[in-house]
Amino acid sequence: MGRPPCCDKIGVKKGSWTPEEDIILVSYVQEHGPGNWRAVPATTGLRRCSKSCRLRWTNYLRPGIKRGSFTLQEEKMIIQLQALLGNKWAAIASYLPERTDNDIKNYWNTHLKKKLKKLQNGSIDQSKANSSNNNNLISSKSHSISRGQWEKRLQDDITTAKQALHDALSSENTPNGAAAVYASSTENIARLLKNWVKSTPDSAESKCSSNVSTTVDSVCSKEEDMSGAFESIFGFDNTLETSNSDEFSRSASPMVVGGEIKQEENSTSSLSMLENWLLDFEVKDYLTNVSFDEGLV
DNA sequence: AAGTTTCCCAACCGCCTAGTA
DNA sequence: ATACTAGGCGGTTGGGAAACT
Repeated sequence: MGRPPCCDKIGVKKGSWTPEEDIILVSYVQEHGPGNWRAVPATTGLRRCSKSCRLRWTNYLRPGIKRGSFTLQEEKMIIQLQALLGNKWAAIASYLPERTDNDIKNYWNTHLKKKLKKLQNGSIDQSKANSSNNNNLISSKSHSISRGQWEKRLQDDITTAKQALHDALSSENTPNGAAAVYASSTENIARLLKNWVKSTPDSAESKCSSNVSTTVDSVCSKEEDMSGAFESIFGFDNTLETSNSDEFSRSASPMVVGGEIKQEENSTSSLSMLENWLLDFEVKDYLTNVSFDEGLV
């Protein structure tokens, strides 16, 4: 006999999450901590598959998630990490703790792929033009080194990165030391609720279901200062440097690589090394040389 | 203004691995 | 050892928003 089934397929709701479902999920996690997703639908009455709950939490509601456009630095890191690791979005995301693997994957598929292709085509065109104009004069920086030299350099870079990764992941900092910041997810909910309220003039109050706790009901009735309300209700605090909840501390943007979970804070120095390597690396230089067969269509 | 196309991203699907009974 | 599920991951898709004609 194995484990009991995760959830009934019958009656499971699909599609977009409503703000009230989000509130239920957040309040559950606040109380029980993330994990044991199987218990979420049963405990909360949410008509969602446990998998869906986990996904909603990790990709949207989890504290510390940064939304909005990616910075140039983030772009560079993604490009380099993708070149190094391939489409290992979870691994890549572990180096951008404020971004989810889903976000990175989406950004790669919708922006970076095209961008890189353009860059690559641009450099090919450029080098074609240059070679035709200047005979054998090699004007492109990437062509100033021979293929052998480039391969050597790439190998060195990979070795450097592997070392940095190893250093980062084998950091001996105390596993139970300073807890990672458990930033607030209230701003996510608040933002969501604001939009929700905007789009539904017939008051958010009416949408608050009865299976949400009374504290949540009170939130629903107050449109102003949602963020503050959530903070006070759920006890999240952006400025928290430590957390009393071990569950929460453990779940706060963990570095998950190869099945191991490391606190990001513990790896700061080593990560900086990797980041520096990633950011110092000339993206264009790399792109003009690297094969796009892998990871790019 | 209306219709069509393209873009974007949240969520789902299916596979794999680890864990449990 | 076996059967089975939860959790995790990467690929894909549906639908709303934005841009274009």
